[in-house]
Amino acid sequence: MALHEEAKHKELLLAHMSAAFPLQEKEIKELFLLFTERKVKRRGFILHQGDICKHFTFVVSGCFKMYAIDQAGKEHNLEFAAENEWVSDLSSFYSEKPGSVYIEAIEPAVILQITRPDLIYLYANYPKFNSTFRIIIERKYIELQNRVLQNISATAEERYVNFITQYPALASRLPNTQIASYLGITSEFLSKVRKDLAHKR
Amino acid sequence: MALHEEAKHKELLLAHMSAAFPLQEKEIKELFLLFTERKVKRRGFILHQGDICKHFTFVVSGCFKMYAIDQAGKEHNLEFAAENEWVSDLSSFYSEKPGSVYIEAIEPAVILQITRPDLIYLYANYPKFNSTFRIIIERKYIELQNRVLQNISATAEERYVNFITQYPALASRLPNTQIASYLGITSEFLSKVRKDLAHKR
DNA sequence: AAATACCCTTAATATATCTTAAGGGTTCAG
DNA sequence: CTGAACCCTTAAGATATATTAAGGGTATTT
Repeated sequence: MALHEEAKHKELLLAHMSAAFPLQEKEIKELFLLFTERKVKRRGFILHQGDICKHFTFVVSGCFKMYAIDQAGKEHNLEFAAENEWVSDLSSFYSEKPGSVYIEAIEPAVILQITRPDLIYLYANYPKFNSTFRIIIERKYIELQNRVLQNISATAEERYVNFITQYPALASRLPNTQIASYLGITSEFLSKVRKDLAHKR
Repeated sequence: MALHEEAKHKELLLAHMSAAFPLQEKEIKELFLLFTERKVKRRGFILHQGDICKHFTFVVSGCFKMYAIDQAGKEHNLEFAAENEWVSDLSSFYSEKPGSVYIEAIEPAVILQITRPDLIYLYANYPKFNSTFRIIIERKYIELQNRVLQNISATAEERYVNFITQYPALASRLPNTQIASYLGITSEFLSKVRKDLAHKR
């Protein structure tokens, strides 16, 4: 039964990865072989500040936050990752040096992970995976660039409205404290923003 | 002579592209064939809002800014690109839909460009280019992520100090108005930040 | 089921940043 | 070479956002 579940999870990964460039049987076999399933409890960490990020992680279910902690001890959310999304500290993963971020489960989660050597093996032996992961990163890059534009040009209220519009599923399952940390404002101020928005309607 | 110059420029591109994955002769030949040189005057545009971004651009010399204009008519700098850097509206380039940004030369520039069909041809026929461009995007992604972290966690002063530390060459050749737009503050406030910093020393 | 930790809100006060206006310096285009 | 456009700075007043403190609600853990 556990094995059956795991097979279903890998089908999800496969569907996600074949969307842009369909995979051949041999590629699928390797994919299933090299990705390892792991369950993570709520508040469980898959990466600590100072660790070298050794895995590229696909989220099957549940939700993670990736964040940094500043000198004052405050958390700043860089990214959320829920079902069908990837999460990893790319900077540490590619440099193989200790990173500066945490990746923590906000909800109980199931993930599929591949190690750096195995990913490099895939890149080297099945060129298609280069394209596949290039596109994954490109999409994440475009998302990040939109976020930077918001950060430098929009008010907190605009950013909040944009967030709940762009990620309604996330917005409804995350506590506002976490959203505030992602938007770069305090949760008290987000409270005020929400009140003002409610009065506008 | 113009041809000799152009050959030198393509050598620069080659050096840049072979750094991570050295290229074979055939790959180099294709590279030189598919990249086209272009000169751009100061204030010349290589992309307008509403255009479909048809090229991936490598900057040989000079400097560009990529920016969006908001409803109030204000420019917001998403990115600078000087020698040895890439610039393109990835979102429009990959979706083949009209984009929302401008790319404009801040200084007279020389660039090398490849079109989307030619890049796809390279990807398909020389798998190594997938890796090369994957790494280019990964680096840009990591840079952007650091910028997002700054935006959501640091004061304007901290962001400014970080900018001139991280990009000293850019900082010294850009007007402060452009830097302010990149940092997401007004140029008047940047002026105050600089005065405060000067007094601290 | 109690205890604890977390979450959301409100409000008063403080700080960061913007807006507007103005003047002088520099660079650029005609 | 000269006017126009751009750039930098200053400062006063306005607005956006942070901080602190407090109370009540909800979920998690024991």
